[in-house]
Amino acid sequence: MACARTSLRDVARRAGVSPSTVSNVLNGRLDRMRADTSERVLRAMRELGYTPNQVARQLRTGQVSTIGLIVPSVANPFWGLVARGVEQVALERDYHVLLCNSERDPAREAQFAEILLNSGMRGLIFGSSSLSLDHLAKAGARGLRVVTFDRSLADAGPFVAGSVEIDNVLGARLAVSHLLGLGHRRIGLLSGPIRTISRRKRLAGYRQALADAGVQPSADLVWEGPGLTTYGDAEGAELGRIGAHHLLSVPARARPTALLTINDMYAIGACAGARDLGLRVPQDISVIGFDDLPVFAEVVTPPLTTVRQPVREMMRTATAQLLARLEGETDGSAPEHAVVTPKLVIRSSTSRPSMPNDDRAGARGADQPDP
Amino acid sequence: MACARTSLRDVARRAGVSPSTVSNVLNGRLDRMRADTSERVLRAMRELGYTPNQVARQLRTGQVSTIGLIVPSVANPFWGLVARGVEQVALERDYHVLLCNSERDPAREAQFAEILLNSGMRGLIFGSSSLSLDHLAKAGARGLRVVTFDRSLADAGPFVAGSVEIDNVLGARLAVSHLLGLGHRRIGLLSGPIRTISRRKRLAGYRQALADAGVQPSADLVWEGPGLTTYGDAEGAELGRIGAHHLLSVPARARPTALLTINDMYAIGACAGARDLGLRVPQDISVIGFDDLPVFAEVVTPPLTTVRQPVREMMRTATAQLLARLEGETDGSAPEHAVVTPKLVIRSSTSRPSMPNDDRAGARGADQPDP
DNA sequence: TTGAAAGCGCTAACAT
DNA sequence: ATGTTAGCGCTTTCAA
Repeated sequence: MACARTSLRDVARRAGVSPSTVSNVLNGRLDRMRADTSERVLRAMRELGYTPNQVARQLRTGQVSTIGLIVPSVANPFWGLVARGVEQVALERDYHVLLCNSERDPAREAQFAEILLNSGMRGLIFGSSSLSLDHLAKAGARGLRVVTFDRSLADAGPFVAGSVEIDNVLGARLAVSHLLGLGHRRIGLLSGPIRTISRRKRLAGYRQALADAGVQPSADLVWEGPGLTTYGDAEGAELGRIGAHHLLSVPARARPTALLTINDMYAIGACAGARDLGLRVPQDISVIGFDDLPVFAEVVTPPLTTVRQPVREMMRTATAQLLARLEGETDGSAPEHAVVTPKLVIRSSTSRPSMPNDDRAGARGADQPDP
Repeated sequence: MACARTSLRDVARRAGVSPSTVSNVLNGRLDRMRADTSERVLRAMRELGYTPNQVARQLRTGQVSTIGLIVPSVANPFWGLVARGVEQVALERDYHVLLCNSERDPAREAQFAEILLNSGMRGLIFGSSSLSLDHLAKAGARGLRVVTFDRSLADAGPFVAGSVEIDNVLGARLAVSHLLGLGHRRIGLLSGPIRTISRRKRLAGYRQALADAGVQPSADLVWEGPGLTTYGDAEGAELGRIGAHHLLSVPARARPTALLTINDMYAIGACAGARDLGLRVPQDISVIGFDDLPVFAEVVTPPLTTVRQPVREMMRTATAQLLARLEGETDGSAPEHAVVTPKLVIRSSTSRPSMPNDDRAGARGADQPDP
């Protein structure tokens, strides 16, 4: 139970030098002393099992080597992956990551930002793509630097140090084009609350692709789930299931033959929902996800056709941007904005519709009988 | 870009009082002053937008209200859930959580422990159930308190403040008994490296259940996957798939009719592996998981029969134990050891074997033709 | 090449 | 009821 930490002074005493010399050793300024001096100090440190007190160092220097990461929901493996990506880069550069799970609550996000600041941290990676960044502005004014995710720099405050975004519009277009190419015409969109920038963009991409193909959009084919309860995004799959029930429990003639879901969790849920109704994926209904959750998307039944987000690379970039700013490497320069291009990964949850459902698609074959 | 933090002295000056008075206000010792004094101080704080510097406070008090959480792999949603459980309780009590992703590397775990200590933290929740705790002993000797997971108190050092464990032996027995009850006799076990206490216990439970039923164990039916590569536990599903290939690519007579997997990720992978071989779950092969990952286990095809771990409750308990110890509420008392009872959740990935495969099971019906 | 001294922002005896 | 003072462990001028 002993807690008597050995301090820098103890080391100094033992090595017969002054505290400042020990400090110099600690900070690698070995050129300022004779070799045998630093050796003596090093030995004293070893003998005493000395490790510097970071808190004291932080107080003195005002620098903390921890960054914050706010994610909307740790329960969604996507954000677990994000956390890992961030942590990896951070660790390489001797930073640590304080994980903040906001459950998409702006009040909590603002509070986290204050806490980070008060704990000496200077940087934050903000995983939510909440419509506005206003709730972080106060912390921003106090010096917090933030790198955003899935958000353009257009509305960025001066505190935004960078941004990483996937082209969500393109991603959705890719997905819908694929479905159109297979012959689908009644294509649904299944989502939770469309209250984030990324979701809005995916919706926009969905609409654009439809419009470009001259397909009449129908509000009945878009299902926007309700806000979250206590379980956050893990409910994605549950909402997907519920949404599928809504969208698919209609007469076959009006039923969509394909569904684009807002992410893979929803896609998995949607597949379950379709099965609940006796519909087979992809024979009776095609489902396409978004994210390409490693392993899951591949291993689920059927393996998911989905739009890949290269999470690792994205978070690598985001973290690098933040650390660069914190260490002044990019001082004064405009914030970077990295846009990555999504890629469609075709697996087995999509196929041609069993019955062409559009006047213009009469020529296509019907592989499967209508159930 | 301004960063001139207002300090306690500024507030004191503005309120026309001494720093100690401000400190007293900050720490709720309002009884030590007249009401109007505290009011003046409070107003000054508000006007200045003052927020206390936690780093300074930490240096002075030696108390940091952050705890560490070491998990083997953030990429497995199970650990995301754990993180959330811990964070929830921590937040309620004004603590924060520093997430440390060890990828099961003991060196990294030891390093994390040192870092926590050097950053003033005093407590750690240790999610790995690595065979030994030795690598944490040094940090323990320096005052770090740790609450362990899936580990009895038997080998616990004096630094262990508590422990939460699910009865893993029972969990595996429950699973195997269920399979035996359905008429299975060739029951396989599918796992990654059995190098953790929890996995060893599940293996033991599997063996016990078999032995109790008088079923001859066979080493050929236990598949222990290789160590991890870069992707950590997310590979669970991949390993599960590979393992299923190994265990099931044998003549039908020797093939297991049921598989217990070490966790749900493996189960999902095993289902995929079975399908790769043209085997249907559960008609041709029953699969049973462990964890009952919320949503996933339910939404996957087929919905997983699995052993439930009540993660939320377990982490709630673990966190409470740790905070109690850190705040001296339980000083001197023996560490608590909470053992929770697993529960079998029967869904659709298990059924009676299509062909009884044991002399003693001749009476059972064969629902399905042999493929 | 090394040391002395001041101080980061806060807290807690100990005065008054 | 309030103020004075002396640090927590470190870094950093500045001086020797």
